[in-house]
Amino acid sequence: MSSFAGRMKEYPNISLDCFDRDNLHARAYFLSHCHKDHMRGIKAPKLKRRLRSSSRVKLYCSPVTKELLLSSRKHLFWEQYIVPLELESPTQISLVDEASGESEELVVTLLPAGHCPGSVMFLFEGRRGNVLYTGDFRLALGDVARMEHLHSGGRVKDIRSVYVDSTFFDPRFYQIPSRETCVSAIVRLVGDWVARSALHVVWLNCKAAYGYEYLFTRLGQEFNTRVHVDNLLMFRRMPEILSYVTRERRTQIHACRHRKSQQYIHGNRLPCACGTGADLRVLSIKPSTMWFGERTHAGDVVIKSGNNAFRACFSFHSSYCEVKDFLSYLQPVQVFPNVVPMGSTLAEVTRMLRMTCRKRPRDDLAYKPLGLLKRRRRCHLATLTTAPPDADPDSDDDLFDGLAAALPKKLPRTSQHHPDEHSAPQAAPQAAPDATPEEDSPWLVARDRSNINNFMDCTESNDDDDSEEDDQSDRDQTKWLGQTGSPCGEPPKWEDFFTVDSQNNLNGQGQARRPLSPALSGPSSEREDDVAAFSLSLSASASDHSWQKRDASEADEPLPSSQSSSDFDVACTPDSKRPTPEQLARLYRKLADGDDLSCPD
DNA sequence: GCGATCAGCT
DNA sequence: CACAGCTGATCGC
Repeated sequence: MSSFAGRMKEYPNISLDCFDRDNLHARAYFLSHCHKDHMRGIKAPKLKRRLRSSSRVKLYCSPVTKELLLSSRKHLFWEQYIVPLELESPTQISLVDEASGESEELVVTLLPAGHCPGSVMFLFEGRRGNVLYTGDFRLALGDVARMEHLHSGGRVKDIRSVYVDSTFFDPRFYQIPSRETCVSAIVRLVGDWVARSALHVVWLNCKAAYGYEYLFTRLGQEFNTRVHVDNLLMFRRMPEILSYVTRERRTQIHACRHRKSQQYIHGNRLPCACGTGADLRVLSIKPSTMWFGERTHAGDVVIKSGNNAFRACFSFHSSYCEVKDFLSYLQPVQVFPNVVPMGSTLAEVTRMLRMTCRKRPRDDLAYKPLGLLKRRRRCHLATLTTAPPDADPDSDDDLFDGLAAALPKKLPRTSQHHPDEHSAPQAAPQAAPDATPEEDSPWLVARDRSNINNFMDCTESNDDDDSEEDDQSDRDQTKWLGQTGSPCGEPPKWEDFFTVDSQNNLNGQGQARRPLSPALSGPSSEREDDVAAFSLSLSASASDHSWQKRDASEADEPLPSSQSSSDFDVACTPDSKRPTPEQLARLYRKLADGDDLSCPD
């Protein structure tokens, strides 16, 4: 259950997945998906009053989430305030303070989250850096490397903060079988049962939430039937789902519910009571999350829990390993948990997450000091004109996106750091000084050795390696070598397909993109199916709001700094030059000494 | 009467 | 066991 309070420290003028208290004053709202724990306060009278008194505040979400939200009459008042955004289509929005007229520009991109229909992650790019809010997500290993909008100029974007779904970020949930593995097992179980006779029916004991539709559609396809559910209204604009569910009770597969479902099943009756003749044979399947700390159990995706009753593994959230993969790939400067896993504490999960963070300044951002030259030039101009309204003279965050956050403000002169080569940035002091060595983690104490081995497999990347690693490729190689033999799968090299990908035009219509590398898609194209199921296109597209999208006519407007490439290929200040290794070494020496960097040599 | 919150349950 | 959410009790406004 999400405990995210709604606001990110980088962009406090917007609120996500939370609509009460301080969030009432947000300049814009974002809803990642339609689960109740992400909709706190969304129909409160206070919020309604706030919306009525505003002419500008909007709610941004995916088209599917819009449909699901408006399928409830209680939420119909939102209709005039919702702006559906297509997936993978960067959109510039203005956050206007209606009292002062002050405005802040932000580019938001929706990325598929694989959690439930319509679920997305939000990537924000603005003056305060690139920030990713994941909402809830289930992404498989390697999925993050396929997300084009998390890359720029052939590299991962410089991500300042990730607000991450940490529901299962706990070594107890080290690995959860893939969605395809779980669904295939359920399909086999159902198939064996319904083939026995027409009176053999299956009851899927699903909780009341969106997220099982993927299972329903798959079963419908496999057995050429429809699944009996309680309500079709929410899917009325989603033919991809609607064609596999029904209100007709005469089907062999049911996902209907009743307050006394359990008693019904024991009496061989279905919750919809169509089996009152007691001649039905009901097989109960309860989707639930299981965990597999030991690989020898990894095949157990279905377990018998009683007479004609099974539990089947089914998770809406990424496993520990998948979250670790996700964060290790992005290497954010900071990461914050949206959820405190059961039995853990905020401090513990935060410390665990920090181990995945960037441990040193990114090499490809090493030339960022040139940003200083640009800034300095602007400051000179400012003495002649006026300072830009958004300039924050006290903040040097945007001078050294990665560095400033990673380094103490003033380093002691006793620093051991004496860079003398081009490799200087790599020797810069380590970030996250309070990150505890993993051996100290309380998680490890209570685990048996086999779990610890798995755990260490997945956490040792990027540590204890001071060798030259000049590019992204090397970084990834290191990470995956650390996972050799782990159930995390084979190491993908995202460059292999990203170059291909960069030649594909993004259609911007929220369609699932095909996997770009056969090596990554897996034998069953799991990813493709998942994304197709979760990013359903709707007839009501965002075309009504196409005015929001950047187009060619805007191309000559300056992009926020975070929108430009993370590479050094950003447009340079006129007359500026790439620094020589010697100049760079001097710069870093001054940085390490805590000297004023605003005076170029 | 309504909303917020919590315990209990599935 | 663990995913989300319903129901009912209680309290405050």
